[in-house]
Order: sequence, then C-alpha cells, then structure tokens
Amino acid sequence: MINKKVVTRFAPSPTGLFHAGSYRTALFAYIFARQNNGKFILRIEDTDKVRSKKKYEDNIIDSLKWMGLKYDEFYRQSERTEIYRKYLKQLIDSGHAYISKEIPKEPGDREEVIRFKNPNRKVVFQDMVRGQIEFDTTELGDFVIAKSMDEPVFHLVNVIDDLEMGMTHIIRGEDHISNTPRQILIYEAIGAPLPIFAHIPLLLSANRAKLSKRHGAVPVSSYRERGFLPEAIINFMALLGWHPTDDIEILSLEQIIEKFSIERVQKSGAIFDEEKLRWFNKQYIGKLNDNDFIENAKSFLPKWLLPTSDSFKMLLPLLKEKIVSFGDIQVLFESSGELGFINNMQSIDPERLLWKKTPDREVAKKHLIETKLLLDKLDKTSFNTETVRSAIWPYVEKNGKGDVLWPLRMSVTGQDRSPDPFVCISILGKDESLKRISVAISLLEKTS
RNA sequence: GGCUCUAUCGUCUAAUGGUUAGGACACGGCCUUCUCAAGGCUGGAAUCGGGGUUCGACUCCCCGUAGAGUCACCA
Repeated sequence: MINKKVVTRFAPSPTGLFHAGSYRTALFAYIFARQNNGKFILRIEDTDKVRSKKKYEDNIIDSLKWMGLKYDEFYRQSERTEIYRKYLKQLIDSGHAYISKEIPKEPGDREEVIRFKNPNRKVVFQDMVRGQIEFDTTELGDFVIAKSMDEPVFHLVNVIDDLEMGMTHIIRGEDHISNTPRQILIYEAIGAPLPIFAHIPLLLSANRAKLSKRHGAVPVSSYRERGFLPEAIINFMALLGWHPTDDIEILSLEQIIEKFSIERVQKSGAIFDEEKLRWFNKQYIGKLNDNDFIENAKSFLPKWLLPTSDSFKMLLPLLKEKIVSFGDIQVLFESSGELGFINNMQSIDPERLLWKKTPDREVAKKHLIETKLLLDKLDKTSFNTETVRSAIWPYVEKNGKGDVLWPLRMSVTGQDRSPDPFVCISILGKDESLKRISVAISLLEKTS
C-alpha cells in the first residue's frame, strides 16, 4: 500500500485583495487535507515582482486566519530562487529546456529567455472532479519557463514547489485546467511522478463571468468589516459547488470536513449570490449567546450606546432579531433607520397618529392623554420596558391594542416602522417620552 | 477564432436508467400582529434543442446551441 500522507496547498499570488473566488479554492483544499489527516500548505506565489505586494500577502494571511483555516507550512517563492535555479540547470543540461534569443515585443521583455522544449505530444490526465481530460500540447509551442536563471516563471516554479513540498493533490480552480498539460510536461521532463489533480468549478459573478476584481468579487476582509461571521461564510461557500447527501444545509466546518467528498463536487460554475450568504449569516447570528453577540456588535454601536448600559440591554433582543449582519446595526441607528427616532424626531402629520381601523382624532387624543397619565405615575428610576408595559397594558387590553398602541408608538417615534412602543418609550426615558406625547396631543387639538 | 470544460426552478443544488423531478435562498398568498421584522402554513417556479441506445431516460452516446475558461517574458 502506498498510502502517502495527503498534502494540499493554496497558492495565491499576492496581487489583489483575497476574495471569494480564491477563498473557496482554499477552503476545498483545506477541507480535503483535514479530512484525510493531511497537510495544508500556504504558498505565496510572488514571482511577479512588479505586481506582488506585501499588503496583499498580509490580506490573504489575515483573511485565512480570520476564517480559521490554519496552514501547516508557509512558503514564499521569492525566497526559493536557489532551488528553482538548480532545476532550471538540470532541465537545460538534459536538453528539456534551452536559452532562446528573442525579439522583445513589450517594454521589459528580455532578449534572452529560457524556453521549455515541447515534445509535442498528447497528454492525458485524470481529474478527480472531471474525469479524463486530453490535450494535444503541440499548440502550446516552446513556452517560457524563466526570464533568466534567477527569474523563473509560473509554470516552472509551480511544478517544482509542488514536487519539493510533496504535494499529493493539486486542488485548484478550473481556470488552471489549460495549464495542466504544460505542467505535466515539466513533471515528465524532471522525471517526477504526477500528483492527483482536482479542478474545482469557478465562482461566477451575476453576469456569469469568473469572479474577479472587475467582476463582482468582494474581498473577504470586506465581509469582515461589514460584520459577517466566518462560520456563515464558510458554510455558504462550502455549499457552492458541493452538497452533502442529505438536505441539511446548516453545517459547521467540522461537519463539512466529516461529510465532504471531492467526488461530489459540482462540475459547473456557481454564481456567488450574496442573498443566501445573508440568510446564513442571520442563522449564525441567531445562535450567538449574548456575550458573543455583544463582542461582535461593539464596534458598530453608536458612541452614545455603551454595551454595558441599560439602554443597550433594552435594545439587545431587538437588535438580535433585526440584523442580518452586524453592519446593519449602523443602518438601524441612522436617521432613516428603525431606531433613528431616538436621536431624530421627525415632525409628524397628525393624520398619521390615527390608527387605520379607527381613524378618529378624538379617540387617538383620548388614548394618548390616558396613557400619558399612566406613564406620568411611573418613577423615573425604575423606568424600563417591563414597568412601562405593565403600567399601560391593562388600559391597552381594555381599549384595544391598535387603538392605543398605534397612536402611542407614532407619537414617540414618528416612524411607520419601529420597535414596539414599550421599548421605544423606555429607551427615550420618561421626560422625553412625555414630551413627545404632549406634542402629539397638541397636534390633534390644533387640527380638530 | 483554436483548444478545454460545462449545461436541472431566478440563484445554490438533490435525484448516477424507473421519483407526482426533492430541498434551500429569493419571490407571492394566508395566519399571527399596533408598525416593521421574526415565526407558522402555503403557492408559483426547472431537466437548453434535436437525434439515437433502451421496455423505460435528468441520468448513457452523437450532433447542435448557449455559457465559461484559456491561449503572456501574469499567476
């Protein structure tokens, strides 16, 4: 039995912010390694010195860390030139590559590069996702594998590293299918055994183009900034191109690792639709306990609302049920948001104080006056959602919920949509609430 | 254009020769409800087209069509 330990890798080039497309590739490679008790390697492919940026490398590493995808080894290709040179020399010495005179076509082009001597033959390989794939490499020509002995290029370094790092499974995007025959040729020239390939389908933008900076790719870090939970992103992404055998879709990373099977990976590309991610995020937010919720919510709260305050405690259940991502908290508190009334009371049209089923000014006015009286009896220091509710509730039950509560809620919020009036009133406090109710009463008087 | 890959509801997908083609998101309706949500119930919605193979095709084969990827001294 040649039961070699599974080794997979994620090999991004640090030339842009880490986005969903590459993230899903990393996730599948990670899952496959973990479910086989194998190794997962992160390799930064920064041979393009012009486009590679440290900040992008940092972004990739931070995002991976945030998502909880731990790698066992880390490499940077820019630090491995010696190794590549050795192989380059071997390839030239054995006649598989040669130094080629060129006519530069673009600025930066060399007059001399190293090309691979293409044996021009058919290449066949088995892909774990797609089955057998055939290519005729004749059309590829003698492709460039290095700009100079110290500047190897993608195809070469990719193969050498996978070889040197003992890669057993190359799990990467479908966009690499057409690179595979070139790389197989290099493996053969070096005399190395082939790894197993698995090309997973691409993630597509809404217009069906490969997800990229130009086409709707949202950086993972931006989901983090908008208050999404990594568990939700993982769950959502895993289900793009893969599906368990049953219909249970809410899955932790551990459960995914347990159930995952690369043979069940879809062959066709999947459109990245944020709508379902939002749903997943809501599910995961709902599972959070208060402490974790607060921890996540903290940075999105308006300055005046401390997580330790009574106001926050009153708002907590409401926040939990309303938001889809923590970033929504900010929206809620904007002047046009559902909690905007707290700091921005809009002037109201008296007509809006009337409940649709009882559009009578006298009725509305009477209920406002009565509830105001009830509220006035409450002690300021024990003015909270529960005391407010119990003070008014008997009156509400006796006179009809809509008849009493609609004018009350409208008078203190001025908004069509808001939390229930008890929460609103307790948040505003006794003085402010009574003031707003008085204003509403006088509005009804003036016009009637 | 050459080469390669792909094709089930709007979206993510299940069903690997026999199902009333299933689930989820989104959408509509109803219930609940002072509003908005949430929740419950419920509805509409798909096998790209044409040929085969077969007693029987979403499923296998061929031809179209459509989409995607790739054709760098980027990765």
